[in-house]
Amino acid sequence: MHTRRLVKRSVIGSRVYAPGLTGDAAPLTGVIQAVKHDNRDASTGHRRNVYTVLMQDGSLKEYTEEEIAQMTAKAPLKSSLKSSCNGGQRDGPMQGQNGGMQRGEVPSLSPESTEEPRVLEHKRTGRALEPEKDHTRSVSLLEQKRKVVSSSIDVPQARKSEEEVDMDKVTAAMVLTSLSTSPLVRSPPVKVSEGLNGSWKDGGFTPSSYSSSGYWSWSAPSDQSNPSTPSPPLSADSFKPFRMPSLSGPPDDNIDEHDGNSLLFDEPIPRKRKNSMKVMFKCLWKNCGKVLSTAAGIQRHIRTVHLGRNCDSECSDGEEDFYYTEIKLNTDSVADGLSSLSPVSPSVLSPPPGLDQKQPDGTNGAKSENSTTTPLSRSAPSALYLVHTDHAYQASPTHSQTQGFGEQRSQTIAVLSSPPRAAGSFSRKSRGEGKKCRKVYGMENRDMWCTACRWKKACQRFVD
DNA sequence: CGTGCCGGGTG
DNA sequence: CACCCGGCACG
Repeated sequence: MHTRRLVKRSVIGSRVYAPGLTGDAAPLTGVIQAVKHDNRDASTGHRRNVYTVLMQDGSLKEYTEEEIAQMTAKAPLKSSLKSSCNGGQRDGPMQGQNGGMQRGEVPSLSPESTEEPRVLEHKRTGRALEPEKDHTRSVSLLEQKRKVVSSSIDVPQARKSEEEVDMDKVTAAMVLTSLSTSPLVRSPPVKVSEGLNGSWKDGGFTPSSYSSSGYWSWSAPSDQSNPSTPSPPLSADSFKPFRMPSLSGPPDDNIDEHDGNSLLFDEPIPRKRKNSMKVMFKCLWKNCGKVLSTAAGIQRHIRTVHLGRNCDSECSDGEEDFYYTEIKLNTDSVADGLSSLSPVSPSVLSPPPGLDQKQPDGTNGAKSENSTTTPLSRSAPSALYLVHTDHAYQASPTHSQTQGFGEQRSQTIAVLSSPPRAAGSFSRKSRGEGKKCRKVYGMENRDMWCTACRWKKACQRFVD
């Protein structure tokens, strides 16, 4: 109803073309002056309208809705129309515009008689829509290429019988709707009708459809499993977490802005490594669910795709913020966490090995002597002490940040590895000064020595 | 040179 | 591992 009226009204004043059926005769143009309802077919529920067209040459003609539709559609593609619609008619030498038109469309002057050929025509082709399809497509492709938006504005309305239009509209709308509910996508009714008969794709991608095309290119990749269904959120969500790690950047992001690449390659990965938690930004736009790794990216996405603002962040009023949310993906806390921990914790947590080591051996009797103080008083202690201090120093920050390993790990490792070296280079342990088994027991009582001493190892009994 | 011990070798 | 030793550094 509503649409119908809209269409009707908008049709008036529209320019139509009376196809030059005769050869290459230039089409005669006219302007729809009025529309009158013809309820003859009311019984069948078929309401037809008759359009009064003021022809270029000043004459007034009446056309049926279908014809108008034809005429409107044909406009830009005279030739293709001629061949597809009129079959062999193209023989006639083109003549005055009038003539051309008379020949081809004259019958249309009388709706009754006109109907016939056309119907026949349609039947012949199988479906009335058939020929239209071609026209429409070519229209959208050729015409739109030339005059992008303008063509899509007045061409569509009266192209075919209202019923067809409505039907197709509904169909197209449904398709579009099912594919995406993005406001912009469905907003231009023009496009919908324009895109009738399956050519919606073409139409949708051309003129003002920046949004729709944008939308598709965006969402499709984010939802590889079913690019044509409107369930990106789900799939996207379930997908990302698993793909991210290996991906370096969601494919969708590549398609995204150019800087997206760098952003994705630089930012997310390091971040991910630092924290097992990855922050992503999800578009909340209905049926979109696009997920990007950067706030800027998602904002831009929303701005351009959903809000239809084709400008940089400068002209942003912050509205994008309402359409996306920050989500945290706990990508690999377990695996990564463990793997990063294992190398660290042992070394960090067990600087005492040096201390412990002594305990067992000193079990003999010297244990009491060295238990606590000895380690530090020993010749090696200096090194040990340093090492220990080092750890304490390094350890605190390391432990406090239970999450941020990655780089820290290596750092820590480096730190940890240096002490031993230092200790080693430091000294070959400036020889223990205290008494040793050998000294104490003498060579003759070697059996009384601590095992270490016997083995020519660092004495464990009289540890300094 | 006597000692303390590391680095290595062997069973 | 347990044991032994060559060999070096230190005092």
